[in-house]
Amino acid sequence: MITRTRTTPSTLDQCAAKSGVFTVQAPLFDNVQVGGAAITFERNAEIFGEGENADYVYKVLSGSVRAYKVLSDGRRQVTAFYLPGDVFGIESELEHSISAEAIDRTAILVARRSSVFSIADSDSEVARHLWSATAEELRRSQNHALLLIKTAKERIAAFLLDMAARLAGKGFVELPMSRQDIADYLGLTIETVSRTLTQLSEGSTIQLLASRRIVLRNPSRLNELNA
Amino acid sequence: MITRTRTTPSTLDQCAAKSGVFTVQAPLFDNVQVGGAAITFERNAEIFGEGENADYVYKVLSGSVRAYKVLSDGRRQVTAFYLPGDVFGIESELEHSISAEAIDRTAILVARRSSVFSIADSDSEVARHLWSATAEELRRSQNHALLLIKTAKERIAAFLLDMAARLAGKGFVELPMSRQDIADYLGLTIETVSRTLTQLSEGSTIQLLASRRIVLRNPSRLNELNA
DNA sequence: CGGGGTCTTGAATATCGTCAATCGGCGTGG
DNA sequence: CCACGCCGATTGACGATATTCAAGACCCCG
Repeated sequence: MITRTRTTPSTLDQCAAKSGVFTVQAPLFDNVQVGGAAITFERNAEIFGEGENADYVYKVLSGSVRAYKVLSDGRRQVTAFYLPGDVFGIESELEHSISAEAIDRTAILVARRSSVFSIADSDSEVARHLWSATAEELRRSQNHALLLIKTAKERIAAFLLDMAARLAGKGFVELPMSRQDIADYLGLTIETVSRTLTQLSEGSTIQLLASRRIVLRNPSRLNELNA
Repeated sequence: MITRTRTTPSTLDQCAAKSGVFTVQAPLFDNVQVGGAAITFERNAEIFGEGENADYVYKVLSGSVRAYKVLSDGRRQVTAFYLPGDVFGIESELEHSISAEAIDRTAILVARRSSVFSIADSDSEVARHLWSATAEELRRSQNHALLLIKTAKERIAAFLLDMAARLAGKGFVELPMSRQDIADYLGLTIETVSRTLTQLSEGSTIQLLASRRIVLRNPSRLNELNA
């Protein structure tokens, strides 16, 4: 265990400074308009770190993001994957309680926290949106915890179904993340993830076109596994 | 596994109807005043169930509450324990996503969801409170997920430290919940919980005065275990 | 064609779960 | 007051699932 890659963190402020700074109007929370700027993060680039000031909120335009926490000994828990359309990084406290990195090259819309907050103060509609976004994250987190008490096969099944629903590709699911990311999300090791996928493949529940390209041959069987 | 006790659910509406209905003014969210009525729940009584309408929000006055989700085969995940002072049951959606039961005889302050919402619509201060309560739950849930990737000993250590901090008794911790509740919270079996406690006791990290009455002899050692 | 990272596979081990028996506290009733 | 019975907790022996350690395969990119 513990062969985690640490990458050069490129602070957001640097990027923001270079990018024309928040003059673009774009939809951030559903159809509510707040200021924002699009920024591109390279593969494995840090978007924000645990403990940093939560000065911005984010929305994935393209690519994908992993959010995670690390224990002192290096064990990592991936708390969520964010895909195009997903909003993340909203905090009610000053500091981020988790870290976020781009999984692959990722375009992200960034808005000042203070802008969003001041709008929310006068517009209860926006305040409600802000809150329901957090509540939705809470639900996801609770379901994630529910995942972590299941067997390896059940966790993988749930993961595949979730990804299939969110990535809705053309006949197959194209996973952006590595086995290590999946393992850390599911609370397993990469070996167990790999073995379980092989096993599902041998039972022709799924088909592995490539390691990250998967066909769900029998989704209902996955659903049964989903307990 | 699966010897879960199901108890007769006493719906809140019955209780509320009997109790004079929300004319009492009392602090619910910090120092914000909203309507509320105190209701007592017996040991193992259901406060609300997953899927039920989330028409009320709750605050523990005395006693203790477990919130949980169940899988189709009966495995139960306890998502949180609520102790005196804790607010719970806030939902942004119409329905509760989890269930809640009184662990022992528990007095609870109940407020109409609609009252709280309508206040929040006009008072951005209250809206902010509502949101930060949800955000705090989210943090707890994420830390809970972090627990579930640790070893049995680490989970128990973290649990004991958390309870000690929240229950702050006189030299010892008096746990309101059963081993089954603890096991379902930590994603372990009662046997493993019991064995681990015995183990910690043998190393004189803790002392078991009674099965639910525990002295933390060496909290710093527990902290080290906390990874 | 080569090399590095990612992924898969195998064998041995460890941790936790399962099954089962016993203990212990507590309330009830004889 | 003590005995009984019940429920929760503990303990033991065994087994299963996931981890660890190790080797090798695959694949993309230079």
